[in-house]
Order: sequence, then structure tokens, then C-alpha cells
Amino acid sequence: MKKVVIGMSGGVDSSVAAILLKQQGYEVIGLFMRNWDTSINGDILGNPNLNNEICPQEQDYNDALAVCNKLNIPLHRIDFVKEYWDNVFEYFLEELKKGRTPNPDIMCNKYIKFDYFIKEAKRLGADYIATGHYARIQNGQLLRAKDKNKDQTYFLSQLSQKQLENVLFPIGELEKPEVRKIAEEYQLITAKKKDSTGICFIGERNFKNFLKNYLPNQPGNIINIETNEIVGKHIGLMYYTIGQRRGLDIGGTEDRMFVVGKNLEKNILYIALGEDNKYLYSDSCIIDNINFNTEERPKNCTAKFRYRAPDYPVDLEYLENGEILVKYNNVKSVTPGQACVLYIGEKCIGGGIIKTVCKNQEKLWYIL
RNA sequence: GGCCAGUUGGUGAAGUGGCUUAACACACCGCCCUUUCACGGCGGCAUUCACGGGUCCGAAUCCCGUACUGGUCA
Repeated sequence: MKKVVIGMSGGVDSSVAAILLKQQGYEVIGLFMRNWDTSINGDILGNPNLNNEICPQEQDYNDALAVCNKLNIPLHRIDFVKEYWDNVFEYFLEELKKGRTPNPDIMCNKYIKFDYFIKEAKRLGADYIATGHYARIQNGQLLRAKDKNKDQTYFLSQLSQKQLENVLFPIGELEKPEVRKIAEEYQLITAKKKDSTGICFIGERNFKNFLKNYLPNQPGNIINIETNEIVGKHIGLMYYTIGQRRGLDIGGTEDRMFVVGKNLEKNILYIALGEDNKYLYSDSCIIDNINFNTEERPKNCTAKFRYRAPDYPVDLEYLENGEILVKYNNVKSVTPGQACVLYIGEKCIGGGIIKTVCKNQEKLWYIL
């Protein structure tokens, strides 16, 4: 009997994934990860759970345990608090300091879930590892989930071919409502549990307050890029991302105001009025940290520039230094630090991290 | 100092006697959406119109006074 170690988060998706694996005849072993420690990591400001009688993590563990007991599978538990901090959180903070908008969950998959976790699973004798991700693998190729609304391949785009070996995504062939239905049929405690959001393993936070625990405020001017007028004050460039509207605290304008860029040296946040303002759009970008999970190197394909954003057709130009120039028609709010994830139809072939944003073959001067 | 204009929510502002239980936009807040940050959707948000008095059945809207603010003349 083949052994599968499945990452149990305490949510519905991994619960149902475990059921499916059992049905498929695997020997299933649960492994619960704990990667964030509120007190060790100084996660105080903006933390809504400080006064809770039981912290969400322990609740998640209890839920995972209840599910495992019901399914009659063992549950192990492991701490990667230090590994998470060193590999994911430090990267996250460094990127923010540069004014970029990192995606910690992508790095969490790359370094924690599909690295440290795999090593631990192997220690437990795993032939395969599994998670409750909405994604599929066919012949070693990462594919979008059947449920296009929940597809999470965006977050898996930095995984190598090797990391995807012996990985199972049991719920990738299901729609979310089906997953919940199965959980209900088995009367799992997680059946109606709300989907988790916020940074993986950390949870929903007031982002500004959360960051104040780690990065000091650096107030500066907000400038309307079209008129050069100072229209307000920001509290630190790291708190804002390109395309953001809320949180600027500036009213009285006829149109909505969006963040279009930043100048790190001068500590300026640039904004423009109107959701279709030209300053929000670009027509190409350079991406680095390239990862492909296939041998294919297409000249054109489609790309997502943010999670849940639409797919845009793109042309790829492979640069000598290993970076890729991604050319597209006109896309709004392409943001340095975010992932550009490449798809050929259903296949998610990899991607990179957005480094420079351009228009008319020139780097946009106002975006970092 | 004289004359004139203005003072409406967090902001910009509609509204000049009953149809205003004060429009709209932006901001803000809440909910929804969402394993990043965001975007987006829905909803809430001035018992009150600088203050005091008066006219009228009825005033943010008319009159008088006070306080500010802008313009202008000397």
C-alpha cells in the first residue's frame, strides 16, 4: 500500500482531500504544520485574535485532529516557525522595504509546503505527498483546477518539476461546492468552515497595523502625477500597492483616486484620478526569478499578473541574462514584486517575479 | 475702516419658502468576494444647514444682529 502524507490545515479542502485519498486506497498520514508564532514573531498590532480564548491555529489543529480521528488516520504535527521566518517572512519584509509588493504565499509554497514539508513527509515514509490545493497534475505537468473560480496554480508557479514529483492534489478535479458536499456527507466538523484568507499561516490582519510590527512608518507626500500637486500624506510607501484605491484618506475629488507609482528616494507616492487613467496601464514588463516546470519555452502564451486576475495573451522574449520580457496589450496595475504566471491553455508552466514595468519600450519612471 | 460676497457632513459641493425624512461625488466604516497585496460588488454614513433672534401655518432657503472667511475701495 502506497503511503501518502497529506498536509492537514484544519480546513475543508484538506479534509476532503484526505477522504478521497483513503477512497483511492492509499495509506494516509496527516501532517499539520505550524509556521507562525504570534508571540515569538511579535505579531501584536492589528492582530484580532489576541484576546481569543483559543487562537485560530489551535482551533485549526483541533479541527484537523477531529477530522483525522473520524477518518481514522494518524495526525503528526511539526513546527516550521523559524524556517518560515527565514525563508518567507524575511523575503516579504525585504521586498516591502524596496517598495515592492511581494506575494509571501508563493514563497511559502516554494520553501515550506513543497520543501521542508516534503522532507518531513519523507521521514515519515511517504511515497507521495498531498495537499488540498485546487490544482491538477497530469504526467508531471501542473494544470489549472477544474474549478476555475478556485484555481490556485498561481500560488504554485514557483515550484520546480522536481518539487511536483510525487505530489497529489486530490480535490483538483472537484468544484468547491462538491467538496463541501462531500464534507457534509461525512459530517466533518470542517464542512461549513469559512475559507481562510489572508497570508497563509498568519491569517486575516489589518495589513497596515500588521506591518507596523516590523517596519517603521515613513510619512511622505502623496502627489497627483498629472498636476504635480501635493494632495495628501502617506504613512510609508510599503503600505501601498499599484492600483490601490482605499486607504489614501483623500476625499473631495470627482473621480476615484488610485496609486500609480512610488519614488523611493524622494519618498513620494504618486496617484492619479479615474479608474481608466493612462498611468495605470503598461504594455510590457521584465520578470526575473524565472521558474519553469516544463521544457517548453513558448514565444507566446497567456499570463496572470495577480491572483484571480484575468489571463492576458502575452509574447515572451527570453533575455540573455535569463530574465524574460513579457509583452502584452494594455494591462492595468502590473506591480513589481507580484508574480507573473504563465499558462498555455490549461497548463501552468511557471512564471517569474515582476521586476520592471514598461510602456512603449521604456521603463515607467514613476513605478519604482 | 467703508462697501460687497460667502459660511451646508470627513472633503468637494447641490439645494434660494412647503415635492428635503438635505442630492450627488469622493473619503470613511461594515458586509461580501479572496490562501498575497490589491481590484471589484453591496450597504451604511449631516434629526441638520456658522451662531443668536425674528417673519410665516411652514425656513438651509426671507429679515436683523454677532463671529469668522474671501474680494474690493482708501
